[in-house]
Amino acid sequence: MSDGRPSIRDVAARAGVSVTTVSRILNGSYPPAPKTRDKVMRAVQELDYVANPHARALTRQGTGTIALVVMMLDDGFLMNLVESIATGVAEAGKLCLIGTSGGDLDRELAVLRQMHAQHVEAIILVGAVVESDEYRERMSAFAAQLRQSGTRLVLCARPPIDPSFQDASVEYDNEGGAYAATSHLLSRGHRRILLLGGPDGQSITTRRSIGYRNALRDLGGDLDPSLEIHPAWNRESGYARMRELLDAGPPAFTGVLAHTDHVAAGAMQALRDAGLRVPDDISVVGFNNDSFAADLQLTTVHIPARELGRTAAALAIAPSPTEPHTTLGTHVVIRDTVRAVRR
Amino acid sequence: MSDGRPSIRDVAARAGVSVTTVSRILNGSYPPAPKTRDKVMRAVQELDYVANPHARALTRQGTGTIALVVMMLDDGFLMNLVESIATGVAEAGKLCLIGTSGGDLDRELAVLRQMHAQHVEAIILVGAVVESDEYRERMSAFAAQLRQSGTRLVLCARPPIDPSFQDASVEYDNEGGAYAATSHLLSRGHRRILLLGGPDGQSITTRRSIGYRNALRDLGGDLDPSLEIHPAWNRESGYARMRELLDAGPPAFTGVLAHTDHVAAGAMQALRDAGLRVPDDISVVGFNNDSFAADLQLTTVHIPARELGRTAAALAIAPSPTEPHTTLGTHVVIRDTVRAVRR
DNA sequence: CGAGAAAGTTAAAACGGTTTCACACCCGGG
DNA sequence: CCCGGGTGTGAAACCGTTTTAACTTTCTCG
Repeated sequence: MSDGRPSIRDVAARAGVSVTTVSRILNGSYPPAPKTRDKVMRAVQELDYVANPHARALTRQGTGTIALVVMMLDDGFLMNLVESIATGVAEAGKLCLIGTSGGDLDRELAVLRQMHAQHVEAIILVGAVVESDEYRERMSAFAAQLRQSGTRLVLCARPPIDPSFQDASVEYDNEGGAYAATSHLLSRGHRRILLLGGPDGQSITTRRSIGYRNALRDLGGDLDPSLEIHPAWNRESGYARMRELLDAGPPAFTGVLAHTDHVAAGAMQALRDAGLRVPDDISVVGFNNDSFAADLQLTTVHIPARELGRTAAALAIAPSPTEPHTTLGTHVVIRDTVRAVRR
Repeated sequence: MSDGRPSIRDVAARAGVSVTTVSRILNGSYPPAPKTRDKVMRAVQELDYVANPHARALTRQGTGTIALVVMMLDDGFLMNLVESIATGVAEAGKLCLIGTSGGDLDRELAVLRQMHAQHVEAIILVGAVVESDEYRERMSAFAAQLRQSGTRLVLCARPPIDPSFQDASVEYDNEGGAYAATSHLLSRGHRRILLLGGPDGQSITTRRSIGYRNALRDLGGDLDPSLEIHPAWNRESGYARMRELLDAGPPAFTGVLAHTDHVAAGAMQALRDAGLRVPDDISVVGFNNDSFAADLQLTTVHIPARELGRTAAALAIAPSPTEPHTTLGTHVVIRDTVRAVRR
C-alpha cells in the first residue's frame, strides 16, 4: 500500500507460495519442507516484512498488550513501580499501554473502559482506593465485565476490590510498615506521635492508621485522635499542615510519622522554620524510602517498589498465576531523623 | 463471541438495519434519518457496544495510539515529563504506549521497531542521544522508514537526529542553562568551577559543556580540562567521583556545577563527609530542579519538564504542527548552596 | 501394484469493521 | 408522463491475518 508496508500477500507472491504457507511458517505451526521455509524466510528478509498486529488481533486472541493504569506519577515510589512494570512487560515481548486517572474516578473508569475496548490481555491497576460503596460497586461491576471477556485484572499496591473476588494482586504491608515505624519511635521513648496520614477515606490511609494505633496500644503510646491529621500526599501539604499546628501553639508531640517522604520533608521544613530542630527537638519518620530520603538523612519505611512492579508484571503476563495473591514486606530504614526523647 | 463482546452485526440485527448504516451513524458520516439514528443508538446502548479498534485500524488509517520511548525512569524530571505526555495524549482521547530502552541502543531500536509495527500514529522519543556515527546512522535510517509510512516522529529533550531533517522536536536550552549556572557562580567570585558532567559522548553533556566553557571564557573563569569530570547521572556516582577527588588532595575548586540534582546531592554528601561545608567552603549548583532540590536548599537550573511534555504531546497529536521545532528556556533557581567565595 | 497413511500445500472462510457503488424511493419541473 | 436529482439504505468488496478443511503428492506396506 501507500503505507510502504508489505503485506503477507506480497511475501507469498515473492516466495511463490500461498499465503497460508507463509502464515504457518511465521507462526511455527508444524514444520514445512525446509526448502519452502528458506524461500519464505528470504522473501520476508528482503521485504522487511512484519505482520500487522491488528489484523492478527482480529483472529487470534491475545493482542500482546498489557495496560497499566495509575492515578498520577508524582513520586519516586510510583516511578519505580511504573518503570519496573514497564520493563517486566517489555521483557516478555509485550507492549505496555499507560493511562493516568489524575485521581478522578470518572476518568479512571473511562480509561479502564478504553483499555478494555482495546482488548488488552491484562489490566494492572495501581494505587490508592477510595473507600466508598459507590466506588466499590462500580469497580466490581467492571471487574465482572473483564472476567467475562477473559481480560485479567491485576491489583498492585492496593487491596482487593471485593473480599469475595480473587483477582490477582500484589500488595505491600501497609499496616506492618506503620506498626514498625511507630514502634521505632516508641522504642526511643516517644509517647505522643503525630500521624501525618494520607487523605481520609483512602484504603492506604486506613491500613496505616490501624498499624499506627495498634503499635500505640500494644506498646503504650498516647492514643489521641487529635494527633491524627490528613494532609494530601505532597510536600506543600505537609508543610502547610505542620505550620498550622505549630502556629497554634507549642507542639503536643515529640515524634512524627508521615505517610510520604515528601510530606515528611515538608513537615521538617515547617519545623525548622519554627525554630525546632530535627531530630534534636522532634523526631520524624517518613514512608516510601524515596531516593531523596538518603539526602535528608530521613528515617523512613521502605516499600519494595521494584519487586512490587516485577510481581505485578509477572501476574499480568502469566496465563494462570501460581500464586495469585502476594503481600510483600516493608521495613524501617534507620537514618538520622529519630532520636531518643529528652526528659 | 465467547468473549461476550457484541459485534457491529449484533447491533445491526437488533436495530433492524444493515451493518453499513450502523457504521455510518457511529462515525458520523452523513446524517441519516433521525428515526434510524435513534433505533441504532438504542441498540448500541442496550448491547453496550464498543467498536473493535483493531478491526478499525485495518481499514482506516489512524490507530489512535501514540508511542513514548524513554531510556529510563530514574529521576523526577523524566517522571514529570512522562506524566505530562501521558495526560496530554489521554486528553486528546488517544492511547499512550510506553517503552523503556534502559540505555541499551539495541533494545531502543527493537522497541522503536515494535512500536512502528504497531502502526502508532506518532513516536515520541525522549532523552539523551549518543554521539556516535553508528547511532546517528541507524536512527536516521529508522526515521526515514517512519516518514515513508506516515508515522510522525517527535524528539523530546534531545537534539535533531540529523541537521538536514526537520522532525518535530521540542528541546530545552542546555547550553543556556549551563551558561547561566556557571555565570551565577562566577558572579559570586568563583573562578575554579568543577563540572560534574553527564556521561561522556552524550549530546546533553556536550551542549552543557559548551555553555560552561563559554561562560568561563566570557566572564573570566579558569578554563581547566582537569576540572571537567563525567560521573553517571545518579547520586552514587556523584558521591564516588567527588570522594575520589577529595581523597587525592585539597580541592582545586571553590564551586561545583553538577548535571543532575542527584549528582549534586551525592557530591554534597561527599563534601560533608570530608569535613567541607556547603556553601561556606564550597558552592554547589545542580540541574533539573527535581522536587527534592527544595529540601536540600539546592540552587539549581530549572528545566520546564511539564511544558516540555505538553508540547511533545501536542506535536505528536497535531496532524501538521504549526511550529515544528521549539526550544524552551531554562533558568537558575537560587536557593542556598552558593555563597560568595572567601578571599 | 494398489491402498492408505503421512506430509506438504492451498483455497476459502472467518475476524469486525469501513467504504464503494448501486438501488429504491420520493419529489418537483418540463 | 418522463426525467433528473436528492436522500436513505444495503450488498458486497476490502483491510491483513489465522485457521479449517480439502486437496495433492509422496511414502509405506501388504
